[in-house]
Amino acid sequence: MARPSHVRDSVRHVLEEGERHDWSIEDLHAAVIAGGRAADFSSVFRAVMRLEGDGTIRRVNLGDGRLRFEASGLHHDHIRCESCGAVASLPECVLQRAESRVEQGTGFAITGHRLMFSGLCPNCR
Amino acid sequence: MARPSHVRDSVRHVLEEGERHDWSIEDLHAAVIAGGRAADFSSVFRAVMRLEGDGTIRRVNLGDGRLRFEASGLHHDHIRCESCGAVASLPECVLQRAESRVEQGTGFAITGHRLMFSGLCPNCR
DNA sequence: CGGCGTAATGCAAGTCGTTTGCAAAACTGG
DNA sequence: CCAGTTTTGCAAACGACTTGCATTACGCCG
Repeated sequence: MARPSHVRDSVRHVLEEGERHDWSIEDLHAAVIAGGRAADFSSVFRAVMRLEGDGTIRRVNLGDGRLRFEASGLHHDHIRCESCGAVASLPECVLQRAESRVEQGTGFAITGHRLMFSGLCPNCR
Repeated sequence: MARPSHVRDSVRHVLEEGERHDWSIEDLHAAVIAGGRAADFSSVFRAVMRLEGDGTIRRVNLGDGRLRFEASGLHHDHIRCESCGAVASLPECVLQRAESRVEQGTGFAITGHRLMFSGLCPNCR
């Protein structure tokens, strides 16, 4: 019997607003609290785990050893500015072609990928 | 006045042998010890940090939150079997074309990337 | 409306891998 | 052989993530 969970709702809400693709659990926790609702870090953690299980949100790998998430939806990869940390997203198509080539070359059946470019954003370069 | 460092040498040696692309520090520590030489975990840790700074070895992002390394040399990305954990490497060319397209599309100056495919290896599929 | 059973939460403590501080040991060049 | 580094080991600190447990809050059923 699913019961209302304001923590989970808040987290989902935060994730689904805006354009960020690099929410850490701590960020989410802060955002929820900034939104006026009390919540313990562990509750946010559990909410995130659950939403990830649901498929509502997705884990993003920034390569810093830290769990980061974004709302699900269209899949795309990211590029992050080494200087200011800005994260932008890329259209998926970058790897479309590559996957089949990799499958043929390696014999693996590909189920997914994580791609992260690093560079300098227009402002920082 | 660089002085001999058997720990660093052992670590480098382990990394440069064989084909592994996913050495965790713990793995390296174990390998060094298995090779018959005593070494503390922290010494291995420092050796790894230093070799990475040197550019002798490179950090590999497997997406499990864990530091992993491989010997430098030709750059290539990896594909990992979700079932047995086997890691194979890919020829760099997969992204060659993509980078310039991304640069044009985003305005970023690309300096690097981390790409990790996941899938099922020929044995497990 | 008054229990019941289960889900959600907060708090505190635990884990795990990574880092550091510090003093002892090992070299190297002079 | 001495002074001045480097390297090591050991133990403790850390940061981020996880869990255990008791409490609270609902939703449902009678």
